[in-house]
Amino acid sequence: MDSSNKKKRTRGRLSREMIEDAAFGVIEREGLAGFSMRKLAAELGCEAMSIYHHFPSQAHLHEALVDRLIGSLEMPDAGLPWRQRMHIAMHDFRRIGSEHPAFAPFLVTYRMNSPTCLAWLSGILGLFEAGGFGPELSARLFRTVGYYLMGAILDETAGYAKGPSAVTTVSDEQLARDFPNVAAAGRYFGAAEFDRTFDLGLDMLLDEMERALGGANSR
Amino acid sequence: MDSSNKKKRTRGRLSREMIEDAAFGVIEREGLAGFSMRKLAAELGCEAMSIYHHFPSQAHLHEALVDRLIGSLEMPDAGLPWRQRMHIAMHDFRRIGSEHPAFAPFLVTYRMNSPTCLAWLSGILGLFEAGGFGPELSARLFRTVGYYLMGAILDETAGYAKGPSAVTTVSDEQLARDFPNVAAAGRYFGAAEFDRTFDLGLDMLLDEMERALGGANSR
DNA sequence: AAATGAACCTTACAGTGTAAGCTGTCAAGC
DNA sequence: GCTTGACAGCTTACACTGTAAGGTTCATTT
Repeated sequence: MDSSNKKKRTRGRLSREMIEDAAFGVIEREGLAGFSMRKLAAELGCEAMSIYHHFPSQAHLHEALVDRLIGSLEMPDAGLPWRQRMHIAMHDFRRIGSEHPAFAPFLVTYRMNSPTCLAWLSGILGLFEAGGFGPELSARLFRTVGYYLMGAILDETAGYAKGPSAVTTVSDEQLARDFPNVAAAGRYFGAAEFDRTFDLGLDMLLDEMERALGGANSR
Repeated sequence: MDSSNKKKRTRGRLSREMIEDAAFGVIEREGLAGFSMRKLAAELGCEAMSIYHHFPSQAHLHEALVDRLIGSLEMPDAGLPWRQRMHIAMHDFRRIGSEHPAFAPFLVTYRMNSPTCLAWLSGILGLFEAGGFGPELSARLFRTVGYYLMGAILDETAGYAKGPSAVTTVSDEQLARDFPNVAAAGRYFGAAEFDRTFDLGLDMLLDEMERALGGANSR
């Protein structure tokens, strides 16, 4: 009789993990600005308000996504040389950005104050300290590579290569005529060059750091 | 008589410039997310839709703000040495970010395709080329310092020093106990250290660039 | 069997960007 | 001086947002 086939009311269906998974999906499909609790609910086959039983607000959900990504990172093997460990750690972080391009701008704007994020931050500081840098230089150099890393992720996921954003866009002809050096540089701004360009700058910074280290404790 | 003192209907009151000025004010007061066409209209003493006679959409308005800021930049005096010019240009860009901290995250996420922005981009590429770098290296090194610059602006305007963003924030006691190196580094993460830290990283990059230059054309 | 409480849904509200159309005002042409 | 038309700003309306408040259903414990 009552044939309530309208909805399979399987209870306890939702979980934080399921919601997070779906949220990544919606964000990558609709973009960060196009994300909404209602779209997420549609993806999950539930109502928007059901999500609020697992996350008290959209902000909490978004922060949980950051925690999820940062929490998946592991510090590189302590047996490896300092420089290699730093190189790996930077590439690891960059990878979680490139794996979630639409979410990446949120990731780099986020202020890392959760235990998970602080643990990662602490680990990176530890890499510098293990490399021989004192507390002050470790802090400042963390900032330096951090700036570079965040800027790189931002460009690679939301920058020039994603196409024009400006309303008054210049055509290719205009570009070639008015700004020939920009037109020529465009060849090196594409996604195909991301890896090489990133490593170029990262190696420059790490070179300088090793130099500072060599000067400090003479090899 | 007719005492229409309700509203001074001065015609042609609004202008793009006035609207932009007011928009900067609203953004800095309410934050980028708290900005809305209605709040902007309230600031201007008009209705929201009136703004659409001067800017076809909010996106157009925001992009105009970027153009306004970038357009205010001038390339450093061509008589100065290469490195000094680059230093000045980086600090100039950083300054427009720090002068509009709430707007800065939009500035660094923005894809610069307007003539104004391309002119700036072209100028910076020109600085590298004038410094002796070829087209490819100029492009890649522009990216390198650009990554660093954007990341720095992001942190200085919206980062750690602005306080916790995470929902599950750790207390100072927890921080000191569980992540003592982060607690110690906090001393160097505050706004008071921004200038020193920024110059440290920038000088590292410029040192490396000069080194590459010296190797290429032997002094 | 009754009660409890978690999980989920329904409704509602204030706020958003902006499309469509209206109105009052000023400048130019007769 | 009068008309006309364009322009600048206003009004209304719509689809959409996050989420507060409260209702409903069901699994579990007693």
